[in-house]
Amino acid sequence: MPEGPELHLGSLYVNKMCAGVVFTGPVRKSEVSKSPDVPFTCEAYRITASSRGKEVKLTLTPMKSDDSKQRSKAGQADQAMDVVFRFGMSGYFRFTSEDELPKHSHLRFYSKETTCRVLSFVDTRRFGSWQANGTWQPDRGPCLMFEYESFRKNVVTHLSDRAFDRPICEVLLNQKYFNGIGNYLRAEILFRLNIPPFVPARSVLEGLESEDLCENEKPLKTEIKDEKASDRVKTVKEETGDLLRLCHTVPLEVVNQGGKGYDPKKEDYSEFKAWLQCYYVDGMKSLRDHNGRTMWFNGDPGPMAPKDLKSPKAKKRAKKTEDHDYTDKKKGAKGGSKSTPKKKVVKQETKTAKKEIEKSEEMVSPQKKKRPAARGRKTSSAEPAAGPEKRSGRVTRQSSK
DNA sequence: CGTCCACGTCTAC
DNA sequence: TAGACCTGGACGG
Repeated sequence: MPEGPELHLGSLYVNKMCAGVVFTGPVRKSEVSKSPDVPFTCEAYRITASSRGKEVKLTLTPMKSDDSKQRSKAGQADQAMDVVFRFGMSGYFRFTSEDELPKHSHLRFYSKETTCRVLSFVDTRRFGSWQANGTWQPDRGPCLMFEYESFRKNVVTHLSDRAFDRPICEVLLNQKYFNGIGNYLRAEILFRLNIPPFVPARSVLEGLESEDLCENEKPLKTEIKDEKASDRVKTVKEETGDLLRLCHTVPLEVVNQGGKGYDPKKEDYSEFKAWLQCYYVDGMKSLRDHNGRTMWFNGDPGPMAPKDLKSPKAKKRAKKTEDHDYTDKKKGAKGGSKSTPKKKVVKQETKTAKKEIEKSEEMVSPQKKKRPAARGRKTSSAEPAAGPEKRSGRVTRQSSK
């Protein structure tokens, strides 16, 4: 469940399901979990949740009781405790009866009811984590959904940070500035503005204002106050807004869908799937970025696109063939290394093998096969939410200059 | 059966 | 800039 919208929906879920519910006893952890214990025990407490970017905070609040005088009753909590969660790739909350505990329920809060129910932090892959007496992770920036103004300011005032030397698609995953953006959101956001993913981030962001011009003035035309040359640059997209604004509005679209956002196993995933315009959509292109994450996009990849094709696929293939070298016609054959300036074919054939191939071919959507049930092509949408070709060329958001 | 892929961090060479 | 950390679903043979 894990980008900003899913984390927030998770906090809404907890608040809804646990409203009025009294919890009791210790917080229990699964045997297999390596995350820290949550040393909280209380006769009667409540649970509320809030979210910030890609974190959720649960607040455990002891209830007042008559015998609060004997509060020191053997380690019973009398102070509230915050537990801060990160969801990794597969975390979510579920509130169930005790005998319906989900598989991979790794942290559990038990209700004080005749038929006990349990709030579980479920996390199949266990990449998620929690921290008792936790605080928002200090290195993460403001929430781009619910601290929009400070989010903007944080980006705009730090553009000299070397972090912005990277391609925009990679910077969008930097939680120090984009707390809440994940792999599907970066694809959707860049797609909507037609920004090539591998364009230098600073060139896309410089010139943007700390304040959102879109929000204050609808007419927006009243920006006459400052027409010094850079007119062109600051022409905000009337309809959509600039990149930073979309980092705010696009995640909110997912939140406003209700449901649970990205969760292929759920039935109501179809609505989310239909919402996606780019990520994993048939006909879109994809490339591994410099961190090995798949970037989905349409059109031009941009100047900083990885040249070297060091995909995991290539590695595996290398292993397999590393003994029978001459069988390696593989697929590199087609590319035709026309202008390879360096004939120096390094030993690591895997990495250099196809450094100069035509961009176009290797990056067309990799899997032609059927996709996982949950990810099928856009089903019966009469209007496939703006086809690729439909947009290409238009709205050319000249990134840099 | 095996390989590849997945919504994200982390820390170690 | 690799890997490590994990489980499980979809495919391919």
